[in-house]
Formats: sequence, C-alpha cells, structure tokens
Amino acid sequence: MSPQSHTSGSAPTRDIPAATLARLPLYHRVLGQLLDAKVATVSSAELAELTGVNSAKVRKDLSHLGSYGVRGVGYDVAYLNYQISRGLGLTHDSSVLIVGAGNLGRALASYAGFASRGFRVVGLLDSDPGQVGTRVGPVTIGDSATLEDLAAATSPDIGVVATPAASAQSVCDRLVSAGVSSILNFAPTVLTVPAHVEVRKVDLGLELQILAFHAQQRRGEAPTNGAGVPHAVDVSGLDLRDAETGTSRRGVPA
Amino acid sequence: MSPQSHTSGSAPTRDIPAATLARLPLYHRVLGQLLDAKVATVSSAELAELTGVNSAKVRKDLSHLGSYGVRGVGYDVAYLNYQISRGLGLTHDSSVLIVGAGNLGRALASYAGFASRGFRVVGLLDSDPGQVGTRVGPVTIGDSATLEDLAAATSPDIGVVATPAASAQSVCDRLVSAGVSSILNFAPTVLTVPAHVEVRKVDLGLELQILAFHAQQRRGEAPTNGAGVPHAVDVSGLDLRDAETGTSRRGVPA
DNA sequence: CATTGTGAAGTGATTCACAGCA
DNA sequence: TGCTGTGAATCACTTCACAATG
Repeated sequence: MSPQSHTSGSAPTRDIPAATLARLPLYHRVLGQLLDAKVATVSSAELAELTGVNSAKVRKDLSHLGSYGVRGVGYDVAYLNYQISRGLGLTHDSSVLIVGAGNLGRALASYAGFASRGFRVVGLLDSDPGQVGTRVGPVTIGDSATLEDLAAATSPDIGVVATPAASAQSVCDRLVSAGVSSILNFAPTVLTVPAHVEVRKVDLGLELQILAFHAQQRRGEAPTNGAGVPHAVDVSGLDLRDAETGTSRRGVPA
Repeated sequence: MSPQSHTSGSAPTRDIPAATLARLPLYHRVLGQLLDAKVATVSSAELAELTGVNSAKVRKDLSHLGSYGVRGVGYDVAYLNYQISRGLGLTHDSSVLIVGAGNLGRALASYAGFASRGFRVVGLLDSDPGQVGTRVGPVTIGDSATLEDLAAATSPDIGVVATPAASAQSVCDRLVSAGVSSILNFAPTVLTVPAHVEVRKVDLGLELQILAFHAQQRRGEAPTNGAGVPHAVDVSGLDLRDAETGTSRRGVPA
C-alpha cells in the first residue's frame, strides 16, 4: 500500500476505461509541471483544480492504476507521475512517421513537445518534389514513394496521416500494409482499416462546427425558417458542402 | 410524429445530446459528398457504413433533429443535409480569429475546408515582428498587440488559441475580455474561463499518448484478432504547438 | 482530521428489437 | 416489403457520500 514500496511489477494496467485513459495524459502533464515546480505532494482536489476535472473523478481515475495515494495527505507527485507514465506505456519511446508535409504535417514535425514526451519523428514524407529534401526543424522531408522502405527500416509505432482527404485512405492503406497499427488521422475523411488497427482522428472542421453550434445557441438563435422549409429541394445558397476533397492544397501524396 | 406536421417553429434544435452533436458534422460531410455524387436518397444503414457509426445510432441521432426520413425509403440527401446544417447553425457564416501564426496557426488559416464550410478567418495574429505583415494564404499576419482592436472591429464568433502554452492563458483572457465566448485551444494547457465561455481543446500530445497506450497493449497481449471489419473511431482533442513549457518529466520514481 | 478509495445512486449514451408506416 | 422512429434494456461514465486510514 505504501506508495514508496513499489515492488515494480504489478499494476492493474488493464481494464482502464476509455474515458479515464483519455484523461491520464492530462494528469501526466500537470504532474510534470508540479514536478518542475518542486511540489512534493498533491491532493485530488488540487489536481482537479489544475486539470478542470471533478475531484471524485480524479480519484476514481487514479484508482484504476492502483492505490497510490496516502489518506489524509494526497499523492506523491513524482511517484504518481511515474505510475501514470507506466500505465500509459510511456516508459519507452514511440516512433512516429508523418505523411503529408503541409502546414499541419510541419507543425507536427516541429512540435517541441514530441521529443520531451518520448515521441520520436522517424520520417516526414510528401509527394511534392519541391518539398522533398527541405528541412523542417530537425527532420528532412522525404518522398512519399519511399513510405514502404522507410516503414520497413524504422517500424514506426504510430503513423500520422496529414494529407488532403483525397489521398488519406490510400496513404492509410500503405501504412497498414507496412505494418503500422496505430494511426492518427488529420484528414477530414473516415478511414477504413482492418480490425487490429486503431485509428484516432482529429478533425478541425468538426471542432469548429461544434463551437459554432453552441455560439448560435448562446446568441439566442434566430429561428431560421419557421414554417416552411421546402421539402426535398434546394440546399439554397449556402455552400456548407464538403470542399476539402477539392484539394486546394499543396501537393501531398498521390 | 408525422414528418409533415411541422406546424410550429421548426425543429427541436435544442436538446441535442452532446454525443449526437459531435457526430452531426460527420453526417454532414458525407451527405455533402453524396450530394456531389448526385445520390438522391440514403438509408441509415448506408450512412452508417460511410461514417463508421452504427445504424441505430444514426437513426437516433437524426431523430433528434426531427423526423426527416421516409419509412421504407430512407432520407432525402439534400433535405437531410440542409436540416443538419440548420441544426448545427451553419446557415450563416462564423468568423474566426486565430492567435499564433506558428505552423499550426498557419495550417488553420490556410485550411481549405474553412471557407467552404462557412468559416471566415478575420485575423491571424502573432507577436513575432518578423512574422507580422507576411501573408499566409488569403490572410496577412497582424500584430498580437492589435488583438483588442481587431476583435472590437470584427466581433469574431470564435477565437483560436494557437500559441505556445506559456502565453495561451493570457491570450485567452484577452479574447474573453474582447467579447469572444467560443474558444478553440490548441495549446497544451488548461484554460480557465468564465462560465459563459465555451472552450474546446485539441490536444495532439494526448492523442499520441492514447495511441501509444493501445500500441503497448497490443504488443503485450494476444491480438484479439477478429474479422476484418471496417473500423472507424472518433476522437477529439489534440494539442500541439512549438514551445512547450518545458515540462516533460517522464517517469523515474523518486 | 484531511483525504483517499469505493460502493451505490444517478445520468447519459448505446444498442436492441419491433411496431408503424410509406 | 423495407426502413424509419422509438420505447425498453443495457452499458458506460459520473457523482455522491461515507467508511477506512495514515
């Protein structure tokens, strides 16, 4: 029970609910900050305050990793930080292969938080010949055509799809064929993959639309067209279409 | 509920569950594609296939907007697309002010999907004098110092924080003071805001850590390999941007 | 005695399964 | 006949509230 008595091995790393898992990195981040600030212990209430999460939830989340707190005192910052790292599997580095060197791919490649958090960029690829060979932060852009070779050579843990929607599925297929089974998708399209592959998506347009919805609600909402919305006709002038397939972007994979 | 009986106002635009709301943009996108492909009607099963969502869920989601399907047939693509647009409040444009013109801010400013989806970038600001005045796609980078003036002049619906973590809170405070009440945060830090302000965050490090976790699980466990069914996952959240606040501290017990 | 860890209750989302309708 | 719309059942997550305890 005593936090400092870690006989290594055992922790109920399995069974972590998805909702909890999604918050662990958040705790991990603030614990790192507390560690920098030389704070020795932290209570669930303080952690709640810092992460914007309810304190009962913090305690329940942490209890999924094991009993690492001390009643009446709180949690040892360094120790808890370590346990979360272990629970998240951050005790060894992960290699990341990024496909698509548009602004988004470049933002990722030069993300300073990467290295410090145990993520190593093993490649940044693009199909635009004009981009190939140029450097982005610490990495040099490679040719998308070499995806298979690079994947074979580096066995990346995670593949990032940062291409236009039109090429996303094909890039994804190639990553999967090359043995990548964790994919982070930034393209605004649904990727289809075999069951053993995990895809997470980050959809900027989606986030904005959700914000726009709430903004409208708050505004008191002007009830658009009360009675008569013509059925089965005319999507009026609004273009709310999905133009990203139109690819007005720079060249990425083909 | 007979579909044609919309006597009063319009649709039950209120009461939309958060989980449903998060999927509406997804339906909206594929409906746009179907519209392009001149597909006239679509069933919940087809929509499910295209979005990676279970068909019962599709039907329940759509039922929150109203009864817009036809039994035995399906949904009229154009009409449903319109209803979702309306439900999401996309019938009029939203203006977006982006603060931080690093790779991420630039990626957002030049995001092709923006304009076509009704989002108008009214400003892209940075504090680096070397950046101010340069153009990014259709917009010219302005000085962060002008945030208040610009916000007053344009009353942006949404503010985007794409700065390093260290300045995120102060930028956020300034946006809020200037009257912005919907904020999209890309900085890897928790923003504190008044109750009437909505913040959504996109946290890249978080997504990668979750992927790393599952990768680790897969590696250390019997691959519960099932059939090769298409798979689509949802997510939201990611954070990135250059300069992290130091703060990484991975593991290492005390 | 402050704070954890957790059963139990509460809330919300998903899935089932089928009645109702075009 | 085929597909929607939806009650009812199930599952997952959150919150409460308090006994356990260093």
